[in-house]
Amino acid sequence: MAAPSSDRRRKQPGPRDERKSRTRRGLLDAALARLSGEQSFSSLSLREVTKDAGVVPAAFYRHFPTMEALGMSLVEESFATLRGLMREVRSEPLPTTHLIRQSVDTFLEYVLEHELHFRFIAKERYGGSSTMRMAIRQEIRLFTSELATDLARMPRLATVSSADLQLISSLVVQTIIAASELALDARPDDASELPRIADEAERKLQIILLGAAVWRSDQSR
Amino acid sequence: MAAPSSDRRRKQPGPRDERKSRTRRGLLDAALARLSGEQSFSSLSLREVTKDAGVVPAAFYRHFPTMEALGMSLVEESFATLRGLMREVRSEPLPTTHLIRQSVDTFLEYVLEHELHFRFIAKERYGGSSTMRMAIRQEIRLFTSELATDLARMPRLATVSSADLQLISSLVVQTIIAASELALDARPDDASELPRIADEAERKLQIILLGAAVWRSDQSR
DNA sequence: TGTACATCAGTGAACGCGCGTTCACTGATGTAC
DNA sequence: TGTACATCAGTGAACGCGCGTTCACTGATGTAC
Repeated sequence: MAAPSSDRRRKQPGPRDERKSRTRRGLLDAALARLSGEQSFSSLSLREVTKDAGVVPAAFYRHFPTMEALGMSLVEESFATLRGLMREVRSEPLPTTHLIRQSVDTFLEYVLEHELHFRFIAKERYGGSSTMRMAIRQEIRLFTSELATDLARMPRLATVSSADLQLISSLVVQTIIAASELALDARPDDASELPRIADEAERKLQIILLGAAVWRSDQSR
Repeated sequence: MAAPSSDRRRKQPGPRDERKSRTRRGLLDAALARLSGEQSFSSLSLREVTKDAGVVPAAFYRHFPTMEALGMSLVEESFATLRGLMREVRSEPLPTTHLIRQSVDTFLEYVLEHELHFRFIAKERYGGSSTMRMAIRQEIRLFTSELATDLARMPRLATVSSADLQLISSLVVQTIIAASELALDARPDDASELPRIADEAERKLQIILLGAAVWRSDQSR
């Protein structure tokens, strides 16, 4: 007698909802595909998106009130998926050897796997509307804070104050973001480019963590 | 008898050339002003630019073949002015005390002074056409190389290989660029924000240079 | 289960608008003699 | 110096086009009884 047809709470999605969310997905994907080229979000038109998604322009409004709202959805799902990765990585036992190398490789691999989302984020981080920029910055701040928590567990950094851990995390995040952006722009025909980018990022992180280990919070003034 | 009126080489500019370059300047400035808001270059229209510059749309073509060409001129002049600063800074005697603090302050001051140009660069660094992105990246590479040359003169970094100096410069440049971008987005009503940004950048650079001093080229493998 | 009605994702036509580009032009400035 | 011609930055009108948004609609799906 569970869930009769008159139940207020939703049963399975049903064909109508399914079609709706398929169209919604189509709009998001069409936008992502367009943005992987030379276009920026602010020059992307509603009509282009609906055309590529195979619906009439007016249908757009059944899913988003404005293009800006679609953009915010893209920001959201870009980082939702990234937070998923972070959770995954944390659940594994911490391998202390080659930790940096592994982290860099995992991250870059992930970025290339979600290439379209990250191309979008790279463009909109500074190029987007202020709403979008703020949303992206907030997500990166969150990511940085979580990294700081992880760094606090490293024995080498035990004596560093939490304010300075934030600083160090911010340096680390900034470095892997820069590496990601280089990776996305790497020419796909040159197979040596990606390892070189990963290698440089690894060395930069080593320098940062080396400096961080020497750094003492009270020396700042 | 120097420079008769029939001389092939140009004498003074003359009213025609003067007017022309004033209009050209007007077009560039109109574009910069538009781009300091929410718009990105790719969504900026030729008609908006000519309207703000006070000329008819068709007049645009007397100065630039396309909007892309105008964009490239903006990239060029943004960095020409920055190279000027670098040359200036180098001509002064190197003050060893508070060198980092001074460099950060000088740079941020400069960025805020040329706010419109740097807002433009921040947006187009990742958001622009590939031609524009490549041009900007090339300029930053140049800037990084010049910094590496300067760093080589620091006694603390005497034992570091030139490849690693490039790496360290890249970290430093990346850090001040990130700080500049934060500075440009700082809310002008909060006077405490700028010093905080400068302070954080200074500390980050200290960590990097600390790590760099400890770092030995041969330890990488 | 069968029927009558409600919902609502997607349609198709229409609107007024700003767009980039073209063209023949105007009239001030520059040049040749 | 004065005159006749050339140059060319900027004009103004016109073009066809894609834009965002509105609207009444259709017809498949969902719900009540």
